[in-house]
Amino acid sequence: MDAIDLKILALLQEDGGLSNADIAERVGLSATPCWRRIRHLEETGVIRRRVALLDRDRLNVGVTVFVNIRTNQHNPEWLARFASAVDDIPEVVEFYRMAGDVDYLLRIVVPDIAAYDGVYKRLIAAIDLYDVSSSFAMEEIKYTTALPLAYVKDRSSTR
Amino acid sequence: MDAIDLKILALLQEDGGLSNADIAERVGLSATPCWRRIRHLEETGVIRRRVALLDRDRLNVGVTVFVNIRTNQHNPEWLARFASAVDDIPEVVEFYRMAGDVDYLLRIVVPDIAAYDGVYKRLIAAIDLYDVSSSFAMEEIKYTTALPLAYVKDRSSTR
DNA sequence: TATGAAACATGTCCTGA
DNA sequence: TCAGGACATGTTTCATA
Repeated sequence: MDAIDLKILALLQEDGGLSNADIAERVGLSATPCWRRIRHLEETGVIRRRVALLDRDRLNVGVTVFVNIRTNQHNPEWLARFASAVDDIPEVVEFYRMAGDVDYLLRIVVPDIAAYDGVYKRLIAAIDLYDVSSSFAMEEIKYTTALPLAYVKDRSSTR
Repeated sequence: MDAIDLKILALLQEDGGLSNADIAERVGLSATPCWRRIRHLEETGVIRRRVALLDRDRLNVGVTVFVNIRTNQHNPEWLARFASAVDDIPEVVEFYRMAGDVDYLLRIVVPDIAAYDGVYKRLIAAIDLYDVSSSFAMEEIKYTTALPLAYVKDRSSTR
């Protein structure tokens, strides 16, 4: 992964709609080698996938809720059931196992508080939770899917 | 926005690399009307953008940290400066103003705890914060950019 | 819905370090 | 041997009727 690959990644994580020709021009390559690099980045999994990002408000899910969960069940079977229940709830868009006093953190998107209550009930119906506390976001000030590229290790040799 | 639009959105937010021809076939349209619908969804902002999602581990930012921030400054100028400082820190990928006892919530991605300390220092150097508490994620169990489509209001008439 | 021009993707082959 | 470049072919995009 050299400087040109990084440039390609920077472009594509900002605008996945760029054509190969566009990218080639911007990174100073002709179409073929650029296309080969992109394909290589996809095949080796550096580029995980390409997606369209939709507008939360237009889809009527403008409200974000963070849910802190504590549990007294700390066995793998319970977690597997929990993970699978959460996976089936499309309103849950992020789900982390945490260090510290909170065990799990969920990010949920819904139209309003009433709808959040519906998700909450689905959640506690599916799985036994010890303590659940919800915080509402008033404003989304920044949201990006673009990762920082400053920490990438150079792998020019292992290509 | 009718059922076919929803189907198009569902496909594109899962796989933004699908060609128009692919989508047309899957939603049961011929190429031209399908293409017009996609363009309309882009022009009206329902599709905000297309991006490539990269692999956190491959880019050496496998560690996620949530940062809860409390402040004693509640004026718009301070928030504007805070927002702009955060915008300049690429490690901060999400940033919300919260209701409740925490004022702001950040999600940060870094390679390790040492790197997080660097980001933390940049943050407090840029802006005056009252109370900062960090929680580390041990495991990302679910992360999706796909929004739930179940709450979309039908706008067939207003097309 | 159909047609068609232009742009694009993507394979093969060739060149030079 | 490896990365870039030229070219050829099938596909896709997108305007028009």
